[in-house]
Amino acid sequence: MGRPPCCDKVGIKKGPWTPEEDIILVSYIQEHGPGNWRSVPTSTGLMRCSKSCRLRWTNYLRPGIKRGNFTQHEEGMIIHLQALLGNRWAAIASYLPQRTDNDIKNYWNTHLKKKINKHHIDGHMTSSDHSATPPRGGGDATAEARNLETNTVRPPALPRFTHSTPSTYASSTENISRLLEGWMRSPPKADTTTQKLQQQQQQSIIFHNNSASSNNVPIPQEELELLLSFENLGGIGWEKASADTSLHRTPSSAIADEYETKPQQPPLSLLEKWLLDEATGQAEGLMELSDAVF
DNA sequence: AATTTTCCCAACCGCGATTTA
DNA sequence: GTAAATCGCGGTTGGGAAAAT
Repeated sequence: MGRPPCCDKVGIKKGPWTPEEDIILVSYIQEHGPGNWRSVPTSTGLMRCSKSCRLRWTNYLRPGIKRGNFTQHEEGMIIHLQALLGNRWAAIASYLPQRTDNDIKNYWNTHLKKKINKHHIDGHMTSSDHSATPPRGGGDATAEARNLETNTVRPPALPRFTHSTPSTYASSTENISRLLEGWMRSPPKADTTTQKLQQQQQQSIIFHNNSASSNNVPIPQEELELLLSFENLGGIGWEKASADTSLHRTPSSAIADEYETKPQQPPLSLLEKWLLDEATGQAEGLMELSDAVF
């Protein structure tokens, strides 16, 4: 026989999470670590399915998540990774450990897609050289660009481009940080392996930023500080990022193969090198043009 | 000031991959 | 090997907030 069911379908609560539920979930994860989601509802008494618990944690409660405005560097990364990988948000998110795949997906759908469309349309109207240098990595990127062009009708220029802070609980970063504050002070013990991995990852990210700075991309200091501020969490915040490296599978892509064959290396694959060394310049070009929209 | 429209994002849904008995 | 369940991902939607009328 198969595995036992994770939770009853009857009596499952849906909709926005309450502060109480968040506390219960964070408390449980603080004690047991993320994972084994099927046992979360039964162990905690939460009337949520395991799936909902996992989603709430990974998309909102997980430490190290940065919310609010995306930096130009982040935008550039997203634009190019999307062109390269398509809508593989989890893979894209693994390059932006502070952002969730859901956040990136939302940001792409609500902002970047429009920007790129605008860029393409303007490009057609003014000149035809916007296709100058196709991204490395094959035809997927151009195909993706074509899809973008044909799929969407550009909406009117957006009058507001502000990341407002909704008053609802679920959107209150302040509430969450307060909620988590207590847990930060008594982190679970991390074994030495985890710590080593953590150090590698942090170094990799610092290197990441330094590389970016060499391309005249400003290092977002707050990002660095945020990263370091969660160093005592036993790597919880990094699990997704490190685990997701296994998702960088594009069987037809030599770049992805290169990445896949070195899962334990500090994550600086050909793809990353490309992104850091060259793509930022292209991204800036894209954004400079599209910034006019806003 | 009241109503309507537009936009954003947290959460849900469905599906394929993976795991487990 | 197979069936049944979980896990993780991408697509979609509903409710609330902001902007427009």
